[in-house]
Amino acid sequence: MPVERSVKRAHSSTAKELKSHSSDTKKLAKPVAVDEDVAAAVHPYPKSAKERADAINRHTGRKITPFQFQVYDLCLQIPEGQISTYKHISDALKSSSRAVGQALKVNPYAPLPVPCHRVLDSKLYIGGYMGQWGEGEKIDDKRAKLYHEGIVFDETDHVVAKARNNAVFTDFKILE
DNA sequence: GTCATAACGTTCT
DNA sequence: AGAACGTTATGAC
Repeated sequence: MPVERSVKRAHSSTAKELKSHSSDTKKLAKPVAVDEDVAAAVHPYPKSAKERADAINRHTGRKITPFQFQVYDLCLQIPEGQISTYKHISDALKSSSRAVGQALKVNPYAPLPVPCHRVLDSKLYIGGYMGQWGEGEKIDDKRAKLYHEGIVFDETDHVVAKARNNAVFTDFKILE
């Protein structure tokens, strides 16, 4: 279900999609594109220390710090259809929630591969997105993205009570 | 529930 | 050294 939505959004830019169109005119194979495929087509995410050493943030023009990569690495683990919080990430990193927020604010890999729109504040208030906090066009975008992933907000922009139990992702793997 | 405020870690002047 | 930040905990109403 979520997979099909991903495919539709990435329709014009996903290699697998294009290939299946050109080589399979009659019956279309089942779509297989998922987050990672779309992500690779949008913003390549450096994995090795070597690549990261001189990675530049295309928004700020500055070098992406090791801490920022730690935050992005964890954010990367939040599956579609789930959410997490600044606090959960900072706990896993033994850092602070503000530091995490500051790193996410300048996330150059948004919305994919690093889905920072899935990170909310500790009370599951919608929080911020792309430098905005609380409300604005960017927040509307964040809410819409999450809605498409099955996360619904109430009139005060908190995640609806029904979803609170099973949607919060906390099982971060600490790499290093 | 609201509001004020101190404390937090990281990053930039 | 000081300020800014997509935060949080606490305490007072």
